This record gives sequence, structure tokens and C-alpha cells, in this order.
Amino acid sequence: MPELPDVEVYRSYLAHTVLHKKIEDIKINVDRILASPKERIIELKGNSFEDTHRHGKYCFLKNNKDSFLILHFGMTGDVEYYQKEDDPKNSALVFLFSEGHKFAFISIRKLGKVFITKDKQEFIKEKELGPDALSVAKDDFLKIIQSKRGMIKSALINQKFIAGIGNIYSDEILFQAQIHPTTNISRLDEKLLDNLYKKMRKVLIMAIARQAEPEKFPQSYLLPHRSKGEKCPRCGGEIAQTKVSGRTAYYCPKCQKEM
DNA sequence: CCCCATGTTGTAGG
DNA sequence: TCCTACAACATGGG
Repeated sequence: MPELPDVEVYRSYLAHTVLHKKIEDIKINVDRILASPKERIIELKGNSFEDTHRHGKYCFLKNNKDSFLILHFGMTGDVEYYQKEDDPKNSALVFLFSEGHKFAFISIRKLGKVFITKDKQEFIKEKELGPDALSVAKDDFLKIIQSKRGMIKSALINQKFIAGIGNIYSDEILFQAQIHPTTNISRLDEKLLDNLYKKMRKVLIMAIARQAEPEKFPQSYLLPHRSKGEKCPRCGGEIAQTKVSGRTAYYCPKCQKEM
């Protein structure tokens, strides 16, 4: 479930588990997840991870040679730190530490990617990522959105504008801001965008606090009800769906009026 | 069997 | 140039 909140939960988990341990061996089970040459990964043997970062949906593991292993989860993914002999199902990449401790990068659909880079900023530039959704200042957020055209949901999930928001969380943010997903940006005045920024932060921060598990979210949020036939937790009306940028958008037609 | 799914990338068209 | 739609990638669930 890898949008910004999910990746932040993974990052925090890794920060508490894999740091400052010598990498004794590396198992590459699924070659297609490698976005950098295999040798670059193998070179990590003997090194240790020393720090973690996140930008949008990308998780960075800095090592003692000042380069970064970058994890991107695609549509499905997980990380697991464990000691048992058997690796978790769908382990694409496994790092082995001393005393049988291991760290697996899991990718069911194999759409995850692993990169190595010397320069984090250079990587962000190459990927053309916008500022991180939880780090961007309000003024910058407004400037970025106001310089775009088209539907607000499309802009929110475009990683080149703001990094970290995907299809699921854009629905929640727009529900909280009471903005219809297909609203044209030109129809949103400063007050609405200001509120959108606040709701974006509110949603992402709440989600991280609850381990990005929608079952743990307050019932007043959309995500626990984000499926066909469900009722809007605010007005009791039926949740509707439509297509935006090829993705399914869920919304409440009564609370999120078209503008 | 069918359709759908949290992401990214490339292509085609307006 | 910028935006939209769509297919492809691979796998699992309903």
C-alpha cells in the first residue's frame, strides 16, 4: 500500500531495525526489480546502513560509504526484518546480517524497484520529483498548483508536481477538503487551496500515526468506506466513482459538489 | 474465464 | 507545451 504514509511507516520501521549492522551477504531473488546494475547492489556487502530518508514514495537507505539504496514499492510491497530461516513470500531482495538477522524487500507483483545512487538530490532531479507532500511549504504548494491546469485530482497525484500522494490518499484529501475530484484548478480560489493544503497535511499525518492502515482511521474518513455501495460518513449519501487520469476516484457527490 | 487493484513509463492525440 | 487517456508491466483477489 505504498503511498507517502505507507512508505513513511516502512522507513521508520527500517530506522529501528536495519541500521548499524554489517551486511554479510545479499540475495537477489528477482532480477527485474533492479533498476541499477547488480554489481552496485553486491558492492554493499561488508557495508552497513546508517540512516534513512524518504522523498514522496521513495525510501532511501544511506550507507557508511555515503551512497544510497533506494526502495520504490510500486503497487504492492513491504519490508520485513526477521531472524527465521525461511524468507517471507515474494522476497525480491534479502540482506543478511550477523546471527541470522535478515531484511527482505518484498514485491508481490514485482513492480517494485531498487536503485543505487551517490547523490540523493541528483536522483530526485532525474526522476523529476516535486517537493515532498509533507515538507512543502504552503506558499510553494499554492504556487505549484496555481501554475497548473486541468483536474485537481490529476495534479495531486502527479509526482512531478508534489511527491507522495497517490490514488487512494488523493481521494481522502479531496473528501476532507470537500472538493470534487474533477474540479478544474482554475476554479479553486486561494481560500480553497489553502484549505486543501491543510487537509493534505492533516490526512497524511493522521495516516502515518495509524500505520497507514485504513481500518484504524476514524470512521468519519472516506478511506474506511472507499468502495462501491458504501455510504458517505458525513451525509449518509452513496459514495460515487468516476475515472480521473485512468484511475478510479471515489467521492461523495453531495459533499463534493462539481464547480 | 472475467475485471479490478495503492505506481511508473512511454505513446498518441487534442 | 501541457494535459488526457491508455497500454504495458506481474500477480492476486473477487
